[in-house]
Amino acid sequence: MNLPPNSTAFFATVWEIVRQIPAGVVSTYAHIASMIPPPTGVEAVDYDRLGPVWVGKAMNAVSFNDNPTVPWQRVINSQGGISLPEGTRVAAEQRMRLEAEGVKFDRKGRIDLNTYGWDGPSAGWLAERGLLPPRPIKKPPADNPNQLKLF
DNA sequence: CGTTTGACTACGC
DNA sequence: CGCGTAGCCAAAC
Repeated sequence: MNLPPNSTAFFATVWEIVRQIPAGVVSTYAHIASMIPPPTGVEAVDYDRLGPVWVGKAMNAVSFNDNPTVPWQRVINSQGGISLPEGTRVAAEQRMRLEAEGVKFDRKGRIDLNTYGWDGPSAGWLAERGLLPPRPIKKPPADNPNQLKLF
């Protein structure tokens, strides 16, 4: 895939964010990407598509390094599933690591983001680094019958 | 040196 | 709700 301009810096930012994810919760490629401003020269509309792919690239670079300081297993796709090819050794390891942290998978191998989704670092942590508030990882609550209807 | 191949997501059926 | 596809292009083969 296309690599971001200055991919070294981009990857370093991704890793720094991923290191903030606590055990027992998960984030997604798009969620991480939404916290990083589009690199200079990249249109926002293009970044929406490319950012998540670049985050995946950053995760790929981690596993080869076997870097224990980056909890790569806590980054999954927007559907709540593991994006590594099914049946591969590394995909099984990701699921095993997450289950060891208490994350539950449903029958289809998906994680409920409304239960295990990470909300992101504090606003202060992000602001100190010039990063953006994440787009919410959790789906908006379904229409609540008890909710007060204004109309 | 041409082809294939991706740690993705939004969108249309 | 599930499945297929476009967009994108550096690397691996």
